[in-house]
Amino acid sequence: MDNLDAIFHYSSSATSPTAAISSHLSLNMSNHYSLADHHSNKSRYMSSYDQSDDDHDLRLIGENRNGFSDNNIFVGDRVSPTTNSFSTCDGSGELNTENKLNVKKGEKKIRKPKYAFQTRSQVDILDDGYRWRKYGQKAVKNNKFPRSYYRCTQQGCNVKKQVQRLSKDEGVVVTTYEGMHTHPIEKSTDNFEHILTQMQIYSSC
DNA sequence: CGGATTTGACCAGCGC
DNA sequence: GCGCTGGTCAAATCCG
Repeated sequence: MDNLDAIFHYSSSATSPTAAISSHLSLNMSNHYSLADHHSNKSRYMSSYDQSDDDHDLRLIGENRNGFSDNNIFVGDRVSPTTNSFSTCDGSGELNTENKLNVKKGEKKIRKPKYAFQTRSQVDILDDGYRWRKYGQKAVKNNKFPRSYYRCTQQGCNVKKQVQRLSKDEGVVVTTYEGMHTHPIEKSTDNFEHILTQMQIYSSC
């Protein structure tokens, strides 16, 4: 687990888990970029988010301590090369103009870490305080639910996230963040209390 | 009318 | 080399 340098624990006193995650990720992701070359280029993590299996590419790095155990945070860096359409490895968030893959010929591909957390929720989109624009949706193998692709709408900020509901457990939503926000959170985090309340209601069903 | 979403096409990587 | 899959693009469409 040499790719882990952040473990998230947050208690019920935290203003919001998603805000805490977003904040932590924004602050810490740059630390992971240098680790990106440690791993192979596969993207098979898409097939499973099972935290019990060390072989999977998204690894459990923390879990919610606020009473509903289904909210887990994962970290991984198996980013498909095709996702390297932007480069914020220097923290600038500026688009690399090389090409779609953001890789010069002959250069080693730059992979970005991904951070995912799964939440038991009836709603797919959890408000994390940032504004997102959907740019794609794909059917996923072995999953009856599609995966949605979102980009941060803030100009110059190229953070992406993927949202997918688990086929084997329809109540679980996996949100995967990729990149580092180059701007402060846009919305009040008061909203998260509402989301939390919602999640607690649903999780008790 | 402008911004957001949908959706089919396209491309690259990987495994066989 | 080819097929499969994931990820992105962009035109069309939707919606406030």
